[in-house]
Amino acid sequence: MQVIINVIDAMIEKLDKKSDRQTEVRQILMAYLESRALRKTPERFAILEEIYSRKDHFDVEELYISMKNKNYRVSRATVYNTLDILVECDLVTKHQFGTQQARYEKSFGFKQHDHLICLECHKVLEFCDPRLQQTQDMVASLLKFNILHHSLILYGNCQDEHCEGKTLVGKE
Amino acid sequence: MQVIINVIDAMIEKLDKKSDRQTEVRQILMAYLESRALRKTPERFAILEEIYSRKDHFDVEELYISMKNKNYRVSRATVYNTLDILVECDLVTKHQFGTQQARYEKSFGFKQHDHLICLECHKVLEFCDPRLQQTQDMVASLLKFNILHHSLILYGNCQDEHCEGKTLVGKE
DNA sequence: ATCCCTGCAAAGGGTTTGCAGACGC
DNA sequence: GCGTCTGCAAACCCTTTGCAGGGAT
Repeated sequence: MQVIINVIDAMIEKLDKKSDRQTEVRQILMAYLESRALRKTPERFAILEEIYSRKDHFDVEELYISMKNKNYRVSRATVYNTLDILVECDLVTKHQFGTQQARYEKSFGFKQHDHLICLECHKVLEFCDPRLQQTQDMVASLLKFNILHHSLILYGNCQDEHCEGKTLVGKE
Repeated sequence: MQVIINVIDAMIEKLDKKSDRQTEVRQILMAYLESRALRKTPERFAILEEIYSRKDHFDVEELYISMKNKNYRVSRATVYNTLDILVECDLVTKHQFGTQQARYEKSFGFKQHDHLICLECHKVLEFCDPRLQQTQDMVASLLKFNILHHSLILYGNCQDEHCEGKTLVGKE
């Protein structure tokens, strides 16, 4: 019986945490919009919420479709517009993984990381390496640059038995 | 007088070296085409030569235009096709510098390096850091990946007095 | 009431594709 | 001569833009 209670407590805590984060990013966006005298439209908050309820990486079309599927009417133009704003206020990160279309990911409250992409199955993994910071610092002072952000992508083949399957396309 | 001769010798050596490299990359392409039973068309060699006579980075349109300007008739389709082949045989490297269009650079006989881009003037600088190799090795063994290549781009602002000038667009 | 933001659809820009003719093999 | 490669232009895909109506302030 105690076990069940513990499980339920854990679930509640998880839900709270999730909703905490949703509240937190909402407030960050709110503050950003105010500071720039931009309007707090429902679309902007709905898109933010959708992004923070998703896992991992997504592209514009995936985000657009998943909102459509929830019967939330947004236009692609608004999705693009809102993503620009979210990238500006650091709530979302934009990536160019070597394909034509940009991919995005939520970035508030997640630790900074880089990406590893399988050229066969297009799976995207993440990793961290503090050495990169040293590289950045060195290059910044050597070449007199003020470095704002970076993109490091490693390309290769994973040793996943389910890989090789080029049937999986554009998934992560 | 001796000075002049020295200068001329140096120029000749330089020319020889340059032509050596042209010959060398030509032979690499030749071998690659043979190995894949692809045809040795004049367009392919002309594009290779143009690339190795250029400095730094370029995009498809720049390459296409510079060949046009030399009265060499090629189509964009052939430029794209040939670039794919040159990337496959490692004579050329393809980059996605965060913009829509791909940029390329010759890669045979040049040491491996990464890039630093000024967000204001779009200048592209290069740097090397052996630490990256360590990162790659670590990630490869940790995540069981066979890493084939990577892309590291640092974005920031240069402290060039000529920067800020957003008049310069897409230049390096 | 203002005028920014949205939705829609058309335009834009880079890349890919289809096809007929050319040419390497 | 066969089959691939080229040149041209149209198609494609993602993204941006223009415009009229709607809603935040």
